Amino acid sequence: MASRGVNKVILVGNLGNDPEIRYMPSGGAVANITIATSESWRDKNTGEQREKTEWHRVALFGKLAEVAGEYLRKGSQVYIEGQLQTRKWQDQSGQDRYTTEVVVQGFNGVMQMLGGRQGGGQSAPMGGQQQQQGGWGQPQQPAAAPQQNFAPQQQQQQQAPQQQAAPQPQYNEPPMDFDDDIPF
Amino acid sequence: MASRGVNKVILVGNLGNDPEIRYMPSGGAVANITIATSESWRDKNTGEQREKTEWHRVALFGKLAEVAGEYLRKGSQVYIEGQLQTRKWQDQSGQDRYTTEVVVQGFNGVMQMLGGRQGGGQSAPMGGQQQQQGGWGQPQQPAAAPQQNFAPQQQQQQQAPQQQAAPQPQYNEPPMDFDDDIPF
Amino acid sequence: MASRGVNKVILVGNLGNDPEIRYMPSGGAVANITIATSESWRDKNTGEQREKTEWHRVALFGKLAEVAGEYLRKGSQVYIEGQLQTRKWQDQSGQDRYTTEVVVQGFNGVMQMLGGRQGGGQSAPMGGQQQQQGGWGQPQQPAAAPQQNFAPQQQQQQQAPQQQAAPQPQYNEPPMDFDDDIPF
Amino acid sequence: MASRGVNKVILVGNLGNDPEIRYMPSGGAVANITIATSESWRDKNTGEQREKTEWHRVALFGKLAEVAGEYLRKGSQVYIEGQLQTRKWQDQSGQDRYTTEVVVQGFNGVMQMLGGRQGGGQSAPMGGQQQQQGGWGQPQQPAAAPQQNFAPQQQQQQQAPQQQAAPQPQYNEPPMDFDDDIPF
DNA sequence: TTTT
DNA sequence: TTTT
Repeated sequence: MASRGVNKVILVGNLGNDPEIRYMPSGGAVANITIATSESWRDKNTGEQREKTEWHRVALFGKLAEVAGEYLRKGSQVYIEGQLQTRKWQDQSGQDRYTTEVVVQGFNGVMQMLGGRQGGGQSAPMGGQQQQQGGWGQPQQPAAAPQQNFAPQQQQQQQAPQQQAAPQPQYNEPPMDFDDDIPF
Repeated sequence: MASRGVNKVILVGNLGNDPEIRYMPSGGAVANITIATSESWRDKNTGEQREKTEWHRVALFGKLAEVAGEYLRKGSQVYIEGQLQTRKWQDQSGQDRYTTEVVVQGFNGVMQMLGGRQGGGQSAPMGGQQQQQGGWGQPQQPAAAPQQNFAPQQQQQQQAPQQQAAPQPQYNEPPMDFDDDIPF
Repeated sequence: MASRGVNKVILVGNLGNDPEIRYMPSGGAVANITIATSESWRDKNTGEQREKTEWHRVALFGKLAEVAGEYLRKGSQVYIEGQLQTRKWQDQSGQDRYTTEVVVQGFNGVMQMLGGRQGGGQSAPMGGQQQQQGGWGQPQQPAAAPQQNFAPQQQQQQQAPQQQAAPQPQYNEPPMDFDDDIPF
Repeated sequence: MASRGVNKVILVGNLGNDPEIRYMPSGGAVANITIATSESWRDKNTGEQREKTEWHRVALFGKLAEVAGEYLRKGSQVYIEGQLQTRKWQDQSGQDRYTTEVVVQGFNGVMQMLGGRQGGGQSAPMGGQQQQQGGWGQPQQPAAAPQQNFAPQQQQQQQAPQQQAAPQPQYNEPPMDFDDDIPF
């Protein structure tokens, strides 16, 4: 696998939701997460404090996807290193549409959980306990059932007509153009 | 301007076309370029060599936009450091659509021309001369007229109905959500 | 300030000690920290788990130095973006020696505290309280007196003859070759 | 191979000399190169243009070392992605000394030749031909004989007493602490 | 000297 | 939708 050029994305931010884990027909895991990064500044005109949050769609593959599914939760802080990838697909009216994601895969991909030791990060209801978010601790029960097959979820989503579904791509190496069927 | 999180993109690749330069009402320059990065690998099944090219939409602002307009041409090799930004807009049918770009702006943005000394990079017809691409040399006549006002080009594009036009955003700091009206 | 080439270091790790803060004659703050990054792997021969820690010497300048002095403590986790810089100096026997540091300065420098919300990070004794490390919280009393002048500390260190002292460099822009007199 | 933390260096610059290639007892190749990055700015006081060049010591291993030996020459422009590593060694008087290098190795290491298509990059005398530098083209005769064994060169360097020689380290995984015996 |  |  050679490459001409450099295509690298580095993100440090917090998850907006629990990871969504799926499994490809090959058995390989895929985790989709959204990461927020934000900037704040003082508006020159009004003088008031302003903030802008950028949301990034990130897809992790293989072992990193499994780790993400086990340890990351809504609010978790992560370091991500991946590459930009734009998928083209057609919506219901046949128009070309594009979705850009940060793909974290193979030897070039990095996912590091940050802010350890502060526990928690459980997103499922924790009766009676104070809910903690934003960190990571011991391995937990995955938020999504790990044995869940990929195809059924596919069908399930296609039954939701209000959501535009992109067709399922084929997977040749590099299988980075994996598709999760929900336009960002 | 503080920030919570890290949002960084690093690209090394070649321009797919001459830069498109525009000027905002404030007079600030904006350059839109597309950069190709590619990976090649041997297909496990067929055994044949395969290659995949990824195209990145990049928007440069201010001084870097001016430099890009002067020195970069189709085929030029560049190093880019910027941040990911996704703009939301509505197409003609009112549907939400998203465009993700690499924004190169301010103190965090970097644009470095690579492969100097080999001259050329002119994309306009060069009668009698051997056309060279991929490098940069002495300052040249901009490919796009630099004094061209922003608003007219805006109108011009809206007259091309086959191209979906996103509405013009307002510019408060950080004005990174500049829009070039051509969905990627 | 133009640049030919790219010189960038990105670190995520934990501080080995509290930051050391000093002030230049101009009044600008300088913070020296050491950051650990580590890798672990299974030894092919012995089959046992091994780990290697790399220590990085980091120098922050200006506002980021002040923030580091206020909020960072031994064990704190940080994201650092800076540039490599090697200083040459002569030891007591007149031999050339070199010290390489990651300089975090100006608009290209980034320092982000990670792992918020878990409190603490105080390194001074905390009688009766459970000591917390590795995070950051409310502004605290600086570990080092901020008004402490630079020159005296300079003298103080020169009185410690077992430590090789590099001579004080002059500061022209870019003043990145600041020297903290203790060979790493 | 897991890692706690991030340790990443990105360089774009030009080689100060031809690569020095050596071979470890295991047969693996090691290439040592020095890369220059420079910054220029206008001095506030004198108003004159100033420039500062930073030299980086880079060690490439394995396949990338072989590619470097074949294609890179003095003046070649490269993109480098590696990690910081500081080696400790004792000089002749028994004093601890440290050398920091950018190690490019394994799956995390990247070396991309830049500015292609402009040919040349040969540093050896080229009778009658116009010498070109800074690029890369077809495979060339290595500047250093590739079959040259590691140990002899070792001895040769130790015969140069004005150069401090660090002792040869042992190689367990990760063998990144390879040593080239010439303090930077 | 950190951290897990 | 996160975080401070």
